Amino acid sequence: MEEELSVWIREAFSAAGFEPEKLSGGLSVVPTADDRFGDYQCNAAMGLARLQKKNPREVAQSVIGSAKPHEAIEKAEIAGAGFINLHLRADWMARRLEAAQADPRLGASEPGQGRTVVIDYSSPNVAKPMHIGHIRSTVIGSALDRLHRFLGYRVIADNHLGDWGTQFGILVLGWKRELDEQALKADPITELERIYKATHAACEADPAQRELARQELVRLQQGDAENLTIWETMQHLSQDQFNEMYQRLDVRFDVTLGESFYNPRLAGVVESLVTSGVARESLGAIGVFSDGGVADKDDPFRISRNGEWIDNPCLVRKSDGGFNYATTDLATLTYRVETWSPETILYVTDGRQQLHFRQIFAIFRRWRPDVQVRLEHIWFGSILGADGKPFRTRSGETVKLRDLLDEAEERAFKLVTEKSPDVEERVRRDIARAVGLGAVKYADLMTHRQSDYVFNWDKMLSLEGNTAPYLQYACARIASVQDKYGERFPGRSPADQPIVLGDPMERRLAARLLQFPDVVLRATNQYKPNVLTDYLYDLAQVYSAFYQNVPFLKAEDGVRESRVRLCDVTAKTLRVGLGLLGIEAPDRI
RNA sequence: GUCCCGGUAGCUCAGUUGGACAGAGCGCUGGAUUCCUAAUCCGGAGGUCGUGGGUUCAAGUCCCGCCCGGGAUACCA
Repeated sequence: MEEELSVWIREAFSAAGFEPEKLSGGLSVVPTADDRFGDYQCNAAMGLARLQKKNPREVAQSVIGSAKPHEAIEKAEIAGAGFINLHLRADWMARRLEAAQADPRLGASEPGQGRTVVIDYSSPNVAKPMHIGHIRSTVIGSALDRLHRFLGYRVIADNHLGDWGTQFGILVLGWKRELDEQALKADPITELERIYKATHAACEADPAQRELARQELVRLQQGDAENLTIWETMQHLSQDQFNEMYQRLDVRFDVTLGESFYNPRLAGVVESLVTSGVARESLGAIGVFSDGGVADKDDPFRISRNGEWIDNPCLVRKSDGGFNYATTDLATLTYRVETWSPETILYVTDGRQQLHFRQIFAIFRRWRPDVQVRLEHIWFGSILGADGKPFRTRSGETVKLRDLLDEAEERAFKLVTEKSPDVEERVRRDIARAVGLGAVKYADLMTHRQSDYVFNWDKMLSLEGNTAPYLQYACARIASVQDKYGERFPGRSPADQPIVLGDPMERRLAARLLQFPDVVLRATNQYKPNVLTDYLYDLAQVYSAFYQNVPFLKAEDGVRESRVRLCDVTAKTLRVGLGLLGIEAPDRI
């Protein structure tokens, strides 16, 4: 819609003798800030008038005068300092909505066709419980995954597990020494966590213990059969846990290539970096230093200490010969480029890794200048408790993901039971699952990605305000309308009647509905799920006002069908939109 | 010290290439329910957009200084 109108008005500018391409940032049409300004507006006449030293309103006037008629536009008018306001024709909007109703994609195009994007998200650690720290990466990554897929992209969702590294020396040592088979059977991850903590503490206290752990690690890395078997067992036990969490969250990956997968490639990466002159030896380690290409303050390999700019290298091999995460990330990046030839790779991690990824991306550019790939660090803020500090349990522990999801469902179940005590328990459980998990996901997606946000059960589960339950409630009400229509008018189908936008409430709802494809595009291109949540919330509010103030089942023939169709398009839009965020909308709530 | 984020209504937060009197929710306050789920809707009050300059026809948005908070800052990831 926006693009269609933008193309149209660009032609009008050209026809009027202006050069819209001269405008920095291009020329486009955006939805109006206020309904009384029409449906879409173009602000370019003012910018262009300034460039060409002309009167903005006159520019706007001549653009309107030169514009070809457009089937969607009822009128274009000049307002204020030189805004061009576009009013859409109600009957055109109605036809568009009818088409959207019949289209599972609601009129959205597929600009991602033929394009590949790799998305790296979730990435939990083996042998540890998934915790609240994993939720943002998982939920945001999954939403970006769904958005891209919806727009036709070929998506490679890659779960880059933390399945290798020094912690496995400790784990193997602990496994051999104090594994409780019974406990492992009952709750494997808790037992793995226990032996890790106990052994880690022993190593901290005693250098001899530390040496034992180191030896176990070396044996593992050398392919010792026993240690490898233990390691593999831990992988499987962990994967069971991950699968359980992902199933509950309805998250899927195309590949799960953990750090261990890249282990055989690390030495080659370092060697290549050194021979190509990108990396060099320093203090026994090997690292990448600044190439002086940019100013110190913009250089990820430079840092100021006490007023003096010094090197801040990215190490790719430690002085003890071991590799670190930068090495793994470079090997991973290379593998992804070679395997899938993606146009873009997205890394969905927390904001603390910004410097790390700036370095990794800079190294890759220097190392592989021939490779064309867009690299984006999609970082996010922290989840805080009411005290403004990282969210923890009352006893100060990290909140485990399983406990969090359990509590979400339990709280939702209480709410559902309170509101609908007559519904049978099995159904209430199903509703509670959708509402509880939806609330948690939505709370995570609704805030701007990069903001920290305060975790608040009551707020996210509230039926008031910008929450998943509010949107789910709107869907459930529509489902109820549709049921009632079927009961009272058996044998009739609303789709046999045209949509008519007579009432201002109807028109307002229709205008919002038609924005859906543009919103999905914007949310995807900006990697900002909250663009979509804001839209869905606004849509639900507009619908609720419509629902409250306009009768449909009691309306006269024809009008009734048209309104039920509007309800239907709204429900589809909300459901598809929520679906893109990984949130279910039950028929009753 | 330096870099990155943030500072918008009492609280929690949106604010799309700079655009029309700065928006929403909660809270506060006044209304609406013989009717499609009131888990809702309609109205009202409430803001020097941290601060001081600058650029512009137009600045919450761009530039510079300063204040406050969080994060990052070679052998963890």
